[in-house]
Amino acid sequence: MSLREEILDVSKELLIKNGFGNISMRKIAKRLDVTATSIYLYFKNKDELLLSLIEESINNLNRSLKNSLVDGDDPVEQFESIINAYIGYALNHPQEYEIIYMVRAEEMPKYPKEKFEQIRDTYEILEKVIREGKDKELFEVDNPLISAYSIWAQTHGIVSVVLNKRLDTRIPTQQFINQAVEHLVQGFLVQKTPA
Amino acid sequence: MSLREEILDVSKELLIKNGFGNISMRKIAKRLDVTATSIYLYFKNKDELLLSLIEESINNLNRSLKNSLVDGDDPVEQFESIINAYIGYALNHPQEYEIIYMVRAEEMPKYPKEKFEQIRDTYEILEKVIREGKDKELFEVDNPLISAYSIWAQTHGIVSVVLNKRLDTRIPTQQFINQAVEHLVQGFLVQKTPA
Amino acid sequence: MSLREEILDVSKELLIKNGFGNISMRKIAKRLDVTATSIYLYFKNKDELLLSLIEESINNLNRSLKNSLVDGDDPVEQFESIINAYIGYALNHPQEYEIIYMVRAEEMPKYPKEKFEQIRDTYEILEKVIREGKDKELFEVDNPLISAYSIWAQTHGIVSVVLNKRLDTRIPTQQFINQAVEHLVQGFLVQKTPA
Amino acid sequence: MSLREEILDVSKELLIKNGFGNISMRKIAKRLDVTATSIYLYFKNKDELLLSLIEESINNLNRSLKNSLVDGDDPVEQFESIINAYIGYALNHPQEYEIIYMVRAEEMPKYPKEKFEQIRDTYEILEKVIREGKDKELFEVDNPLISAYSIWAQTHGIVSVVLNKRLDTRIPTQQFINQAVEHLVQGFLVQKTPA
DNA sequence: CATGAATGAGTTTTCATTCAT
DNA sequence: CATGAATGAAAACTCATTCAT
Repeated sequence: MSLREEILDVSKELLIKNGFGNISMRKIAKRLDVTATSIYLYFKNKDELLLSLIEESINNLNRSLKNSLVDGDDPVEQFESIINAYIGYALNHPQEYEIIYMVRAEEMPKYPKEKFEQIRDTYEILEKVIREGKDKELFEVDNPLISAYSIWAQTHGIVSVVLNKRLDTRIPTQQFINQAVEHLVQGFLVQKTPA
Repeated sequence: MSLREEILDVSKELLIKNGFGNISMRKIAKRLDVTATSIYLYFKNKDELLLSLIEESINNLNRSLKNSLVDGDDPVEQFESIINAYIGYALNHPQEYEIIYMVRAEEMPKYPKEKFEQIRDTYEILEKVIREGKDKELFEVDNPLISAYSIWAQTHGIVSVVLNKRLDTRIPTQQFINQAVEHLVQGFLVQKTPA
Repeated sequence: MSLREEILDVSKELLIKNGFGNISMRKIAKRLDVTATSIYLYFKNKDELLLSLIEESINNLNRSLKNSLVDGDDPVEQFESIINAYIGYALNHPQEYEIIYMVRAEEMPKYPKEKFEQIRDTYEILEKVIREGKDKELFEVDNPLISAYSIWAQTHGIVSVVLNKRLDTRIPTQQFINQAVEHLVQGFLVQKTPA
Repeated sequence: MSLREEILDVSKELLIKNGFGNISMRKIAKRLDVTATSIYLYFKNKDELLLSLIEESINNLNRSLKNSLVDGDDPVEQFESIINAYIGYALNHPQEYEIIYMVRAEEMPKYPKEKFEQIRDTYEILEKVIREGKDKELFEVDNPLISAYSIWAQTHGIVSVVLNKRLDTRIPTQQFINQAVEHLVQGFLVQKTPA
């Protein structure tokens, strides 16, 4: 692994462990047993380093979601599959997920808007699935784009609660996720009238 | 307004604008045209200041939610009312709302657990409503406690997206909220079988 | 007890516990549950407070030594008695003793020389006893004044070691003192030639 | 001279001049015309700097005493030689000597015990000499270890008085030292019975 | 007699960054 | 490709002291 990659890795780790405010070039350097100066060989400054971090994380998430798309023509299945993939990614790569969503625009003022727009890829995937489901009268949605955002928002909420450990200790995580996803999906389905 | 209150106010503002890592006693002081030392007359140290901030915010949210509870015996109405109150509070007091959820365990290690537990009041209100709805066979829920958390999580997700301005610029905020809440509520209702 | 006395008392305590560098008006005030400002009602400033402290301590030591002087005409007895009184005072009032001797001129630049001269009273007492012993050919000393200082210096050394806890843990304090004093006294006596 | 050494030197100077409480990283830096930050390149923090100072001083004293040991088999001569070496070192290196004994447990709580134990080397040298003298019936001592400590204590007292300038101005320093040492030694010798 | 509010200078320490090598 | 030495700005916090009340 190149030093550049090592720097990104350690940064990721420190960022999550200590938060945005407590990451420092020196700490990164010390962890890698190099001088802080060396970091500047690979990144122009701290902002650029953090930027690379976010960019990389977003790309990983997008790639992961695209790969998760099951073949097949059942939009409901695809719907559930994509939500689970999203949650799965977030829980399996909490660091990267947090980097993407914990970044507050104000804390990273130099972060160019275009980068964030990359995340939109995800909604488009979602939107397509919803549109298909709507056409087949499986989903009861008004506006697929808004719905895509709604789904994403609700899913993000579920993930946040888990990642931030705000869950009541009496509740098993997995059970919470299952139920929450069930409710979430239910909210978009056409009410099946019993025979 | 007393200096103590002014300090809390400015802190709130700076906290939101700059994030947890970039708030500093000096900046707070400079904004108020007092010396940093003066802050220590009202707060033992930075942690205590932030603590007061969070505590105050949580109390305000709780109070606001309790006040929102409509009288009446329709659990569905109460359900919607509470969600809307929550969202309303968050959007009307974005600073305080963010303060409550910005706190990451790692960044505020000295934050006493009991304070966080205060937020649980909210779930209990929610849980009670759900339990009633379940008894009246209006809500299709398995476990009211988990459902309460699920609702809260999803609502938080909706709010987050709006507050963090991650919404597609093509989507009007209010419309997004309406639709999202509709889906959210729908996900918990018993499917009404047509006559 | 008046507040002035209470201030002196607490100062004494803090001075010993924390050393000269770590004593502060605020700490004194907090300990007494008064505002720091109140101290200024009794002492012009910090230096004057410390000054009063030293002055008081020196007076106490002098008074104590004078009281210890046994009546009688045996200079050797008086010699031993005065040394023991000195050590006794130091060990029983370690705070005051340390204040007197741990004060380094440099740390208390505003301390007027005259105050320190007050300690000379002690030597004069000692000198008188030695002179008497010399006249009776009991003490083998050259210059009573120098000898007085020598005795005082050596006694101070003994006390220092004990107070600063630099004694080997295997050595019982009392036994150390007894032996040291014995050697000390022995060094000044005329060698008795056996019959 | 390296900056590290320069820092130690200036620190020594300031420590003596201003005492433990009034030494500051900034003052050290200013004296050397470097920024305070630079000190941290050589010492982890203030405590480590002071520690290095003490350690270095103790080592120097020990080395100096060991070198002073005259060859030969006369314990009395060796006894006097070691005391004079001790006093000589203290008067020639007053800064370092004071540093060693200035340290009060309370002011340097982080000071590792092992460092202090290094001073014990000195006593052991002394103890050995005394034991030999006792065997040859030259010294009238009960317990060589206690006697070693007693000698050291008394010598320290003599040195203290001189270094702290507490000597009566009428007394010439050298004469005081000579007489005091004479008395000190006398106190440990077997009383020679005339033929 | 005592306080409460405030200050300005001081403290140690950490940070991102630069520059010569 | 990497370092070692250094800096200037900023951080949190403490201190002695003043002043109006």
